[in-house]
Parts: sequence; C-alpha cells; structure tokens
Amino acid sequence: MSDGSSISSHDGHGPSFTFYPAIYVLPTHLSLESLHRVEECLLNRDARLTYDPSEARVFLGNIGQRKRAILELRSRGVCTELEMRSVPGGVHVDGALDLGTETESDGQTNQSTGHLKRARSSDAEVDGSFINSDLIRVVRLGWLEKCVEEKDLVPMDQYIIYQGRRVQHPDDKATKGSEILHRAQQDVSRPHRGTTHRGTTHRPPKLYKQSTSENEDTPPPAPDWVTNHVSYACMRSAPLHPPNERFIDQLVKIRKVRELTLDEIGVRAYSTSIAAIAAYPCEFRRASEVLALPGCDMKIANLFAEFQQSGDGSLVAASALDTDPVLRVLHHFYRIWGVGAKTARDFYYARQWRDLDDIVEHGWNSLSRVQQIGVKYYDELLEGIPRAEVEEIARVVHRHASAVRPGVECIVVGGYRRGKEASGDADLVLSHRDESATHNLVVDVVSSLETEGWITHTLALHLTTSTRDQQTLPLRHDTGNHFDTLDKALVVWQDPSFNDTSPSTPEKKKRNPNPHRRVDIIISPWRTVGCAVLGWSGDTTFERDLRRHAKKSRGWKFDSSGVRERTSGGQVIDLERGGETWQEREKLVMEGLGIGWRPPGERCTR
DNA sequence: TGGCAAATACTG
DNA sequence: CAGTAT
DNA sequence: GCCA
Repeated sequence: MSDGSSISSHDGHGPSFTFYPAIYVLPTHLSLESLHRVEECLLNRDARLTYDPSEARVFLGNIGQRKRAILELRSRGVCTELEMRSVPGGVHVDGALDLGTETESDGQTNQSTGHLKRARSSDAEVDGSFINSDLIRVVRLGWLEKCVEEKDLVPMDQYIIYQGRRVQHPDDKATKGSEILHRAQQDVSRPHRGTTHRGTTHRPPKLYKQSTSENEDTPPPAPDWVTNHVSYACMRSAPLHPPNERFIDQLVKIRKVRELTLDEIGVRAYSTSIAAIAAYPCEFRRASEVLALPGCDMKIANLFAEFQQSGDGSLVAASALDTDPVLRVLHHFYRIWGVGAKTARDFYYARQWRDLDDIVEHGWNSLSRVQQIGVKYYDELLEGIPRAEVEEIARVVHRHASAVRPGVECIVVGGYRRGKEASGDADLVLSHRDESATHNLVVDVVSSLETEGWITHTLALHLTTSTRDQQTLPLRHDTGNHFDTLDKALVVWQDPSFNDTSPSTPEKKKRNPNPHRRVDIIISPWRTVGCAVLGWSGDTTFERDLRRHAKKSRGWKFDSSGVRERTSGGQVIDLERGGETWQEREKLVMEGLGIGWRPPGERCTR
C-alpha cells in the first residue's frame, strides 16, 4: 500500500490508520459536509470506515461529554460497560455501570492520563495496547485533526471521551437474539473473499483510486432534491435504468425478504430508500453520498459500503433470498398469483409443502380457484411480456371495445408506459369522452373478448360505479359520485390463433402454444381519466408518495378514481377540467397536485 | 415515539 | 373475518 | 428503517 502513488491518496503526507480498528464517525453535531470531509480524510489514510456501530471500535465524533458518548453508543445499540484499566495510567473507575448519572466528568477526566503514555508512543506503536484489544473508544474529532496537523499518528489518549467493553443487550429480546444468530449463521456460510474477516468495513479501492486525479474525491454536486430534502418520490425523476441500478437490485432483494417475513415496515423503509437512490443521477463513490439522500441513513449507507467492497456487488442479506432454503421456498410460493406472504408461509410451515408438486399433490382442492390458475400457469405468468406483445394485446382490446362502444380510447399504462422492455402484465385503461359509454363497459368488453377466445380466465371482476350507479341512480349516474374505485377486470389472456400445421388428427385439437398472460382492463370515466392514467403509470413508491403528498400538502385524497377533499363528504376536486386529451389531463392533475409534470419514464421508483 | 397510502372487491 | 389483488 |  505504499508505492509512489500513495502520495496522492495520502495527501502526500498523512499518517496511515491501516492498523486501526474499524472507525465509525458519529454524525451528531456534524454538518453533512464536515462528515464527508472527515470520512474522506480517513479514507485517504487507509482507515477502515464502517457505518455499522456493531462492528466499530472507534467512534469518532464532535462531542465532548462522556455522558453524551454513552448516549450516542446506546442509541446505536452499542451497550458497553466502562473500562478504563488498559489506558496507560488511566483512572480506574469502579462502579463501572454508571450510564448517565455523571454530570461533571467529561473528557477532561481521562485526559489527565495523557502525559504518561506519551513518553512511550511516538511511532507506529501508538495506541498499540488498544488496537489489539476488544475495547470500544469514543474519541474526539480533535484526535484526527491533530494527526493531520502533525502529519503523523498521535496517541488517542488525550482525546478519549469514553472507553468501554461490549456487554450483552440488557433488553435483548428473542427477536433480536435470533436476528443476531441469523446474521452470525450467514456470516459463517458466507464465502469470504480475500484474507480478511472485516465484515462490512471497507477500504478505499486502491488501484482505482491511484489511477485517478487529485479531485477524484470530490463527489459530484448533490441534485436539488437532495439539498432541499425532497422526500417525496413523486417529485423526483427516477429513470428506468438509474446509475446505481446494481445496488438497487440488491436492496430490492432485501425488501423481498422483508415481504416474505411479514415485515411491512421494513418493506416501506426499503422502498423509500430505493426510490431515493433510483433518482440519484450518478454512481455513488462514497457511502456518505448515500447518507445525504432522504430516506437513507446509516443502515443503507452501510449496505452500500458492503456492496462496494464485495467483489461481485452482492449483499449477504440479499443473497439470502436465493441461498436460504426457507426463503427460497417462500419466494417460490409467493410468486404464485393469488398467494401472498401469509399464504406462502402457511404452505411452508403449516402444510409443510416445499414445491409446486407438493401443492398439486397434497392440497390442490384446498386452493382457491385463482390460486389453481396461478399454479397451473406459474411459469408463463412469470415471463415478462415483450413490448410488442403488449401493444398487440392493446390493439385487440381496443378493437373489441370499439365494437361495443365506438369512440372509446385505450391507453396502455403500467410498466409498459414507463418503458420497461418486458412487463409483468398488460395494464390498459379504457375511457370514453361520453361518460355514459363507460357504463357496463368492462362486462361488455370482457364477454366480447371471451367469446372470441382471448380471455381464458377471469381472475376478478371489480364492478363498482357502473352497476351501482345504474341500479340506484339511473338518472344521474355520473354526477359527482366518486366514492368508489374504478371498474376493472383482471384476466388471463392467450392469443387464440396459432398455426395448426398438422390437421392430421382433426379430433385432437392441438394445444395452443401461446403463453398465458396477465391483463388488467381498467375503466375510467373521462372526467377523471387523468387521475386514472396517473394512478396506473407509476411504480408503487411513486404512487404511495403521490397520495402522501396530496394528503400532507393539500389535505386531499388522491387515487386513480379522482381527487377529493379529506373532510367528510369530501368535495370532488377537479384538477383536469379543460384538458382535451388524456395526456393533457394527466399533466393538469400532476400540476394541480403540486408535484410538477414528469414523463412516465421518470416514475421508476422500483 | 408514532406514523408510514389507500380503498375496495372478492374468495373461502 | 383474514387474506390477496390492484 | 427513517423521520418529524
């Protein structure tokens, strides 16, 4: 690590912290810029930085009080007992478990010990006894500054605010215990690269760094939404393939694990983080860049550090999805249409099933009808639908819709509209400028398609406005009644036409080789078509934040069927009146909601 | 420390 | 009612 | 897991 180019990565004259234990920088009382500067400084000097408090042994921070230090540690789940003995000449404090009753003793107490050891530590042996121990230290930032100033390692002693030894969590719950155990097991099974066992600590990628220039380390200026702390995904542009896509893929896998383990809050948290990262316009180079994003904190920054230092860009927690035998099976079941996390777990734990064959063999009759369909077409429904085929499906649906309602419009929404190369399903919105034309439209379109053989199964029919309006209020069917969601049909689709090349056996019809597809047909009255299209075009987090933003900033309730006041009896807010086309109307809604317009290709929050 | 998007239809 | 889907 |  010390060849000619070490000059640049060491500023030409800095001490090396190579032999120091993992360092965690306490963000408290530090601006983001300062935090970044400190991190940069450490990285330049080969320090092992970590964002995982559980593996850090040096906590560097802009704090002065021991009480504060203990607080900082505890808030990060680091429980310690005071340990002063190994500080040369250190004040031996008994009754070590004082966690916060102290008021007068601060860093100064320990500093009285500083002179003694200074005599015997002026070189690499500095802090040696500490380095080879399992002690935890909270150290004032001044230590680093001093090291830089002296261009050499300086003993920590004068700067130690607190020193302790890890103890077991006093409130260690079963869940936490098993989590730790789980992590430990993962660590064992994890193929460690290289010679280290440093977990998620990371070093600067040497070769990479050395070949780059002086201001290599200055991260690109943060985008507006970072500096302004814009925390709504619907107010940022997130492209289909963002620069940090590989990291996002890993986080998405972790989120999937959270789904499978019924951790809804974890799912939401990861979704928020992912959405922010998906909007970030350049590749991260430092974990501190991650830290600056709204919705991302130490946990995510730490995962990025792991991502960066792992040779193959994989995260242990993400790999579990393919590695862990339980998660593998749960995931397998979860991908059956009609089976969610609860049912997948039920299949595994209660029924003791392990694959689709078990389901078919031992539980077929206990499945719901749609679950049977989901199992039957398991592989085909998981295949993505190429864009050309989505367009084809849309043409057919439009043709049938036009036959029953001339003048109807068919809008492809969903992943297709965001630009995805292959969609999980085809989402289509049907609308008509004549509102009366949308009544019973789903039913008419679906039966027409069924008759012609395009729809093989109807998984669900949601009939709300049409039937009810017509039954209860035939005279004013469309006036103001927006308290319901849209009519829709969730169907299984298959192109009925195929080459019957060998009519040699006329009795036996040849099996249709075309894959089964999932198609959603949504009906929207024209007056809210902008809302429908907006509500059906964004990724989940985009849509979630749309609603959150409408609520927080306007006191409105937004969904694909319209916008209304949150007050009881909520007045309908018509934001799209005046828009001639559905595109214009969607834009009016976005502007009216105060999020500004952005094309569907920039609503990819993952 | 509480909140996190949201409503509705359908199934067993 | 609990669970799933959009 | 993050934030107000």
